[in-house]
Amino acid sequence: MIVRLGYVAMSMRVHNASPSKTMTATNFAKLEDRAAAIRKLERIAAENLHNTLRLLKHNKAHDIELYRCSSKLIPLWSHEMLQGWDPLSVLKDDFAELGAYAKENGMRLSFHPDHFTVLSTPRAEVLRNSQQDLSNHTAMLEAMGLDLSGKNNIHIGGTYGNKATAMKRFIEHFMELPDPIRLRMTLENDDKTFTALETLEACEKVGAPMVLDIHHHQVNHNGESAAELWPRILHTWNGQTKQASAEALPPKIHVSSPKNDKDIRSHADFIDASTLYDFLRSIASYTPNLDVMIEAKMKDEALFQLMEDICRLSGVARLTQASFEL
DNA sequence: ACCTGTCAAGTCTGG
DNA sequence: CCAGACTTGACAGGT
Repeated sequence: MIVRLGYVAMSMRVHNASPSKTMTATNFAKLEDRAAAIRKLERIAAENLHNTLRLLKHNKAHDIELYRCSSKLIPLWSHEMLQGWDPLSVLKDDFAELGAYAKENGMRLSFHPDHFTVLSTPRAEVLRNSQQDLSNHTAMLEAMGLDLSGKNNIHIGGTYGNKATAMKRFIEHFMELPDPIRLRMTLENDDKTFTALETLEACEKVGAPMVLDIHHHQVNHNGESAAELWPRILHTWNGQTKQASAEALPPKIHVSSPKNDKDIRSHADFIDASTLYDFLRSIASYTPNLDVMIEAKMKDEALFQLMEDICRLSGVARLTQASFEL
């Protein structure tokens, strides 16, 4: 099995390279000249994109081919105050440059719209905002020129006291999404509400690949092991591959480690390599490729540390600075 | 230069 | 029914 490691949004090594600079809504509202305020938002967005490109170059230098873009690239986009604003018309060259660089270097990019995007919601307005947010994220992937392997990952959402009806709503809302949005979706198990098994069942119903988060699974399951679910999870990626693109899309998992014994849901600075290694070994024989997204506070620093730890612990064949074979 | 409270957005819990 | 917690990086305003 070939394993590639990646990280989320920002680097601990590349300084002053935030891809998530922003402006608060109150601050935007305070500015008298609306046109100038919008130009300022566009400048911030362009800076975020420029920093994302710097990060991709850093990634290339370290053989990192997996990266999740910040969901805050364009500040206040879809805020009601900014109705009618079309930031992509101004930023399309910047997005195209990013996408071209990623493609040239075999990089896999994704987004993870944050927890305000909830398709299981019973509230019409929340649903509308969620659809808008997914539409915006899809537009950014398209502006980068990425094929359908460029994904938006979300959770199932809240349960509202009744998991069954919440799931039913989720599935209805999901299937109503326009194809260009729906075909870019992946679904991830949650640490509090929908378990890996429940998320997997949703994925099978709607035909979306499942991103397994092994930390979330650890703190939210009903006795089933991640390893026993894996064959079915793997299958959700095979189905999608047939549907979406001729090129095989490796399955992706998320890893993080509990901060401490008292606070097991929070993310630690680094990754516990042996827990991950045990899981990888259990699925390696029938999983040719795997992408592992590291969700640790120390970001890329945790990636480098994990690579060291895994090599020392197991003697896997190190392929590059951010990939190995076992 | 550094510290603290606040921030567009949602949902859950506890009072 | 409402306030506060949850969680995150970064702004904004203070010292």
